Amino acid sequence: MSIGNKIVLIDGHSILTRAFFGIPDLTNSKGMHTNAVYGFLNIMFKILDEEKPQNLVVAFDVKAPTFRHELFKEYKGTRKPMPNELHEQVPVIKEVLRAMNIKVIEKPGYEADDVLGTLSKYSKNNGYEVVIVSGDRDLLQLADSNVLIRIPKTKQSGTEIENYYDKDVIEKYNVTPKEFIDLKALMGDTADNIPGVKSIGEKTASKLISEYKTIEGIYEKIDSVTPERIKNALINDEDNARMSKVLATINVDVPLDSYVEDAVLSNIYTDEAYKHIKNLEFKSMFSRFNITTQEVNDVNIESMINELKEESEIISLINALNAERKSDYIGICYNSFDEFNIATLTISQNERIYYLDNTEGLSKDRLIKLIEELKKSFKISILDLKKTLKYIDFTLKDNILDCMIGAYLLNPLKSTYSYSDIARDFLGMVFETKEEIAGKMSYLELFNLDKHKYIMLTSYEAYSIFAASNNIEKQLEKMEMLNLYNEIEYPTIFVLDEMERNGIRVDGVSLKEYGDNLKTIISRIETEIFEEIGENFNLNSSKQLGEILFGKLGMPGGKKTKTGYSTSADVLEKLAPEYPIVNKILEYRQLAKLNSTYADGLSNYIGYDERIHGTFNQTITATGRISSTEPNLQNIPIRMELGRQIRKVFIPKEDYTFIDADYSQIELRIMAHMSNDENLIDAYNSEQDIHKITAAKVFKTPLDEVTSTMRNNAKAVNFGIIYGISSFGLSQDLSISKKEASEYIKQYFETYPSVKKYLDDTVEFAKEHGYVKTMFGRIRPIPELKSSNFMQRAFGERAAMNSVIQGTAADIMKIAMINVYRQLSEKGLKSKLILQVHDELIVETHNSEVGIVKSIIEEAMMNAAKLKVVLEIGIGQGDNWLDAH
DNA sequence: GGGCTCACG
DNA sequence: ACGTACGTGAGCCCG
Repeated sequence: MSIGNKIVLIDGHSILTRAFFGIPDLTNSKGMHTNAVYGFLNIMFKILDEEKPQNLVVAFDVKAPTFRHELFKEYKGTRKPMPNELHEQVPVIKEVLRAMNIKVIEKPGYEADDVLGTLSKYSKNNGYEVVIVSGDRDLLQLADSNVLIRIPKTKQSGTEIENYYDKDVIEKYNVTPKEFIDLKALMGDTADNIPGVKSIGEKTASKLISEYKTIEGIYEKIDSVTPERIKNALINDEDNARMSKVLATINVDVPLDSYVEDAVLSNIYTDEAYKHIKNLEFKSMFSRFNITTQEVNDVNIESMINELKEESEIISLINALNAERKSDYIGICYNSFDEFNIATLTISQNERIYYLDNTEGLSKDRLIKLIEELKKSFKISILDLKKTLKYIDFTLKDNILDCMIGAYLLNPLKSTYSYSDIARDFLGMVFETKEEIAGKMSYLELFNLDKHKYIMLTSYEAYSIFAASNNIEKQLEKMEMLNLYNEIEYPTIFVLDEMERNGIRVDGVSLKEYGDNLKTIISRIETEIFEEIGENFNLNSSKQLGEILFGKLGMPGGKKTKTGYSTSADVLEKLAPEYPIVNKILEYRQLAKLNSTYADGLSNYIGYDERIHGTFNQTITATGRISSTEPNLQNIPIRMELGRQIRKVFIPKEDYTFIDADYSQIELRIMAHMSNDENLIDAYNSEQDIHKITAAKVFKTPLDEVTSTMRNNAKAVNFGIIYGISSFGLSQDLSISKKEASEYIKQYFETYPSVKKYLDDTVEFAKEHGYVKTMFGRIRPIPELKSSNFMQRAFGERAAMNSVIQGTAADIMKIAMINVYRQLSEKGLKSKLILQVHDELIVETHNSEVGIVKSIIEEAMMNAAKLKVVLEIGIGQGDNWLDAH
C-alpha cells in the first residue's frame, strides 16, 4: 500500500470521556458498560468516513507523572478521577483498536496532547494534511492551515463536529492558535489545574492578548496596562501566569518511537475486531464488517424454512419431527387475525422451521389440532403464552415454557423480552428485530404486504425460543427459580388471562354524569382563577403556571426542576396558607386529573359488553408485581372523597355482587417474619394496631397514652422502613428536620433490633451477589450498588431492602390468586376473579355463591404463605367497588 | 419523546 | 458533597 498524505490523530481519553458523558448508560447482556466505547467508535467511524485518511493514531494518557509534574511541584495533573463505569471501558477500547490494527501510542512522562502535537508537527513538516480529533479545546493551539482540529459534541440526537483551521480559531476567539496558549494561561483552567491570574476572565484575557500578543509581552510593558485593578492582578500573579503558560503549552518535541510512517491504516474491519463488536453487541456497526445476519449467527434461518400446504404434509411432518428430535422442546409461534380469519403457525425443532397457514386448504382447526398432537411428544415453548391463550386453549397441565416469563425471571430489569432479546441473551445470536423487519406495521399488515418477510419474522421467533429453551430452563434451575416458574409464574399466566377475558363492568351512564359534573366545576374554578390573577393562560402548563405564581405574583420558591419552577402539590401546599389562590389551583389540578384520566379516560375503554378489558402485565416490574395498562385499573382513586366516588361506577353484572379482600399491612408482616424480630412478631400477635404499638415502644409511652401524632409518626417510620429507610426521606414525609428523623429511626431500630440486622444483612447480600432474593426465590439484580455515584449506590441500598419485601408480597399475592382461581374453577362456580390491586383481590360473585367464595378467598389469602405472624385480611361485599372495599 | 404531575399499592 | 423515600401508568405540555 502506498503511503498517502493525510493523518488523523485522535485524543483517546478525551473522546472516550466525551462519549461516556454524552451517551446514556448502556450495557450489553453480560452487564458490561459499553456507552463510552460505543460513542468512541461511532465518532471514529464518522471521522474516518469523512476524512478517508491513509494514516491514523490514537494517543492515550499514561497514569504516571509527566514533565509538568517535574517542572512544578504544585502541579497536580489534568486527569480527574474516572467513574468506575468509564474506567472499566478504557482497556476495552484499547483492545478493540488493537484488533483493528490501529496505532495506539502511550508515552510515559507526557500527556496525549504532547504526543498529538509532536506527531502533528512532524507530519505537517513532511507534507501531510493533519486532522486532530479531541474534545479538548486546548488542542486549538495546534491549528494551522494544514492542521484541522475537530471537536465532536456527542448528543442524543447524534454527533455534531466543530471544525477549526487557524483562521477559524482567529474568527471565533480573536486570537491566533499560538496566542490561544497565552489566553488560556491568563484565564486559568481549574479542570486542568492551571492557576492563571486571579480575577481575569475570558473577556479581559482576550483584550490583553490582542493588544500585547503574549504573556511575556504583557510583562514587558506592564506599566502601560490599564485599568489599575488589572495591572495589579497581573503583578500579583506573575509567577502563576508564567507557569501557566508553560503548563498550557503542548510539547511538540516529544521523542517518539513511531511516527506517521508507522501509522498506516490498513483494513480495520478484521475478523478479530468483529468478534469484539459482536461481543459488545454494537449491532449498528455490523454492516461495516460486511457481515450478514446469518454469518453473524452461523445459522441460516431462511434455508431452514419449509412451507407446508397440504394435509398429507402435516402427517409426514409429525413423523419427521419425532424421527429427528434432538431436544425435548418445540418452539411454536401462533398468530391469528380474527377479523380476517387468518391463522398462521410456525414450528421450530431440530434446526428446521415449518410454516403453515390457513390460506391454502389447511383449516384453522387443523392447525390447532396439530399443536394438540405435538403436545404429546414435546415440551412446548412459546414466547408470550398469555397472548396465545386468546386463540388456543392451553391449560395449566400443559407445562409450557413461556420464554418471555423465563427471561423476565432471570432478569426482571429488561424493558422488552422479544425473540431478538431472547436470541441475543440466551443464544448469543443477533436477529433483525420485529421493528427492523416490519417497522410500525402490525403482523396482519406485514402478512398482507410482504408474506415472505412475515414468514421470516415468525421463523425468527419460533427458532429463537426453540433454541433458547434448554438454556433458559438450565439457568432457571441454576438460579433455583424453576419452582418459582412452575408453581407461581406459570399458573399466574392463566389467572391474568382470565381476568383480562372477564373484564370489569362499568356503568357508562353514571361515569358520563360524573364527568359532566366535573367539567362544570372545572370551568367555574378556571374562571375564578383567571379573574383573580387577571390573566388567561393554560392552567395545565406547569411552565406557564410557574411563571405566573413565582414570577408575576412573586411567590417564594425558586427553581426546583431542570426546566424551571416546580409547581407540584407539595410545593403549592406550603404556599397555601399565605396565598389562598393556590388552593383553587390545587383543586383545579385534582378535578382535571379525575376528569381526563378517569372520567374521559376510562369511558374510552368500555366495550360493547359494558365491560373494560384491561391488560395485566407480568414482565414489567423489577420486583415481581403485576402491572396494569390500557387502562391502568390499579390506580383508581380512593384516597380523596371526590375521587373515590368513581369506584361506584364499577359494578357487577346482573345477579352478581363484588367480594373484595385485601391484605392488612402485608409488607410489614413479611418484614416481621423475615427479620424474625421477636418484638415485632410479639407486637403483631398481641395488638391489632401495629402503628400504635410501635409508637408506644418507640416513644416509650404507655399504649393508652399514645397520641394520634405519635401514631402517625410511627406509621410513617413503618412505611419508611419498607421503602429502605433514609432520614432525609422520612424528614420530607413528616416535614421535620433530618436530625429528628434520624432520632426516630434510631429509636425504631432500638425497639426492633433484628429488623436493623435483617436490613443490613439484606444490603450486604445484595452487595456480595449483585441481586436480592425473595422468600420464594425471585431475584432482582441491583447494578446500582456497583456504581461510583453515591446517589446511585444509596438508591441501590434502598431498592435492595424494599425489593425483598415488595417482591415477597407479590409472590404471596400470586399464590393466593392462583388458589382462588383453582378453587373457583374446580368447584365449577360461576364467580370469577376480575381484578388484582397488589394486595387486593376482587371476585365478581354470583349471589348464590357469596358464602363459598368468601371462604375460598379467606382460605387462599391467609394460607398463601406460612409466616410467623398471621396474614390478616379485610373482606367486604357490595354492589359497587366502593361499597365492597 | 422527555419532563412534569398525580393517581394507586 | 452528593440530593432521595419503594414500585407502577397516563395525560398533558413543549421543544
